[in-house]
Amino acid sequence: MSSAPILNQETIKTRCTICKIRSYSFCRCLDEEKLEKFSKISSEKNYTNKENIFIQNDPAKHLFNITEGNVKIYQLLDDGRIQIIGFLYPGDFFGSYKNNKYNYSAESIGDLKTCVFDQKILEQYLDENPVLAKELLNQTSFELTVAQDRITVLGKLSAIERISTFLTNISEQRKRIGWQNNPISLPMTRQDIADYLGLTIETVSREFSNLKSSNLIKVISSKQIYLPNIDALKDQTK
Amino acid sequence: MSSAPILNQETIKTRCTICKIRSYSFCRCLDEEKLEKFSKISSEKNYTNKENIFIQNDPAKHLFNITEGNVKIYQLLDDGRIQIIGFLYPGDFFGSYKNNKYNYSAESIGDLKTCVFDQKILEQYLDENPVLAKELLNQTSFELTVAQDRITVLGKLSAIERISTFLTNISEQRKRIGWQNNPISLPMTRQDIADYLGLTIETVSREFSNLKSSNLIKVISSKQIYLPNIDALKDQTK
DNA sequence: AAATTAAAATGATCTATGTCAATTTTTATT
DNA sequence: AATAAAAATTGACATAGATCATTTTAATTT
Repeated sequence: MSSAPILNQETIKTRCTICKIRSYSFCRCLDEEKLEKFSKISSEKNYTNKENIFIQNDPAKHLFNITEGNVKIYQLLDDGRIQIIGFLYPGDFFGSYKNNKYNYSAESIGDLKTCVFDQKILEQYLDENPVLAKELLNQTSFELTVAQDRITVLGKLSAIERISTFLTNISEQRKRIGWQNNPISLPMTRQDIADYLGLTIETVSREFSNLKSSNLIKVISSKQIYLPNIDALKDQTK
Repeated sequence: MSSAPILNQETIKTRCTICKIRSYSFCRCLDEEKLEKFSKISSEKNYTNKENIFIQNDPAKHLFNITEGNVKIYQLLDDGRIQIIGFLYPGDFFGSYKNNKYNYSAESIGDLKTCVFDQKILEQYLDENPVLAKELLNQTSFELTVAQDRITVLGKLSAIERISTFLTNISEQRKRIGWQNNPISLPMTRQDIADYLGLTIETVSREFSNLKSSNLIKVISSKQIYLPNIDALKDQTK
């Protein structure tokens, strides 16, 4: 992570070949040769904090891939209630590669760099490169299992269980992509966590305090949480 | 629906060519020729009421496609709490085409007929028939949007809103596949509905009674519900 | 069709989490 | 560094929906 990647002078230095998150993104299935064309069907688009990337029910024209930063995707009800569907990290994709309209709204959390694909052009590319279609299928299947797990969290778990699950999940996800997983950093606000877990900000705050009293978390700063005993925290998860 | 399909005598009468639900199943993307081989990589498997089809965390060896009847897929917590992820209908697929273990358990509701695919063989077939991979990707993407919508239902809606959403969704889904959509039949029990909506059976029962008093539903029998005013019911949905 | 069993509905109470209000802490701005 | 603004925490109280108990209705079995 600290040293710049050594590039073979003969390889074409496209955005894709030097992309840091390619190894855990759907484009990892493409070889150097294919990557050259692939880099031409996408472009870079960056955002600052709290920018709308798109709104639910907008005509779905693009698929996005995060290369740096975080995104929250959410659904808004008529009366202003909000449900955050997910927090997304580098390597995650969002938007739509096929449907006619977006199923959620998307907003940047902090500075964000994305790779943007035009839906129609990407679909054409999929026809010519079935290996990418299969990889997208794999990733989408995985996303589906994540969403199904969240259905159980929201349908059956208590407040303390939801929060413990949230914290341990983040820790494990960081570990999986080789990032520091303890302490974990929470880029989102407490309100966002509440809207993600189907709770109120007050309940989230209270349960954080409870976990603090029972020494299951240590709040370094409100966005930096140390987990002194992950196994014990997992037990709270049920 | 009432008359049997007229078959060209020259076409090969495989299970697939005479399959009634093909037009709204992922195999609809295959032509007659491809269908011949495709029918050979699957087999028929039938179940009676309340049979386990597989259990969560079992090694995932198969993908199933419903040709007749209903399935419930669910997650079970250590302490016996259950969350029903979905009720599945003819044309829906479930199981796993790729992951190493099933993400949920599956059980038949009433008599059930399925089409079973071996995961490895299906994957090979996908490599040779990218059109099927794309179709599976489309369907999986759609499943993902359904799961995301359910996250919002469970995270943000009140009991009455959840039940109204449940009823109108069923009505709309039936309409989409050309079935009678009013009255709707509910193949599952009230307990199943509760476990699906993250509620208790008592709350479901009470809210059914409330909807009955306000003339938004008419309970013909406990499993046959007439919706006299679907628009007004949708208003309950928020 | 009686008897048995299972499913659904209803009533009385309890509780986890929401709501409203005030305070404290953190972050941003002048 | 002082001030303002935003985020997070804590307290007091309210309530939607859970829990426990009972009754009613429907579905099976004899």
